[in-house]
Amino acid sequence: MSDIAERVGRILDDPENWPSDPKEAVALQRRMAGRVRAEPLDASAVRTVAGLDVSYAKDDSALSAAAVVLDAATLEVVESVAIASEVSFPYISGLFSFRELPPVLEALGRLETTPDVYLCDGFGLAHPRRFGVASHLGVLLDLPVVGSAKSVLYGRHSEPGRERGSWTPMVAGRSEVVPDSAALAAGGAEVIGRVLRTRAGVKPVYVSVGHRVDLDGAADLVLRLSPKYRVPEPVRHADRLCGEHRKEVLAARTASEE
DNA sequence: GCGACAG
DNA sequence: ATCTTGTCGC
Repeated sequence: MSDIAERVGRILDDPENWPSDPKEAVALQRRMAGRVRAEPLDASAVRTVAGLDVSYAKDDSALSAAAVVLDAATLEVVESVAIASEVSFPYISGLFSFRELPPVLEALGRLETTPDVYLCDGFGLAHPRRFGVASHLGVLLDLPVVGSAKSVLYGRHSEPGRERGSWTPMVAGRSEVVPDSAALAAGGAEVIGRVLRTRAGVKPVYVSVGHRVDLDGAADLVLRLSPKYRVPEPVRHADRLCGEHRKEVLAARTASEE
């Protein structure tokens, strides 16, 4: 059993980690948010990156989760796992991680290798209580995690330039007012993430610190991992894999029922 | 009260 | 997120 499998097992088995009531979940977020650390990540030490995602059934409670490990230099798939499970928490915006992390951790536990960095399809600090799924996973594992989301949950920002690599900051607060560059320079605003254009002329992605990386490092990594498509490669692979896996599980179940 | 709301 | 066919553009 790999090192990460043991840690994942302890996390999943501790009922303190998995409240069933949204009220308790919010309280847990408030307690754990203080443990998030934004710090430089040694990019030269990053050999492998894991992309994580979950695919849900429309009516059913069935779901599949995937973890795909890529070589950070070549972007080739090193290892991938997919597991089937069931929904254990409702989808509530802001409490997304309580729904998504149990199956994600199950998948991580089946990995032979221990990735150096993890990429979540969602936010880290760019969250109303600064504790999105990427921060939640990072604190539970105490490993580097980056958040890369496809739409905004919280915060305000202006639009980045249309060329690949251009970006604007995401600032805490409700999303009507565009952040003021003078206020940013004066350090008066809390920067919680970055709107990053990974493909020219295509809707940007929203990057934030999960845990044990800083925002520059997180954005550099996401851009490196998105040489061709909008969504970073590890997450693209995980998205495709868990979608296929869920359909295979459904097909197998349907076949055995007749 | 109103609007917003990751996947 | 999921359910879905064709269609516009490089």
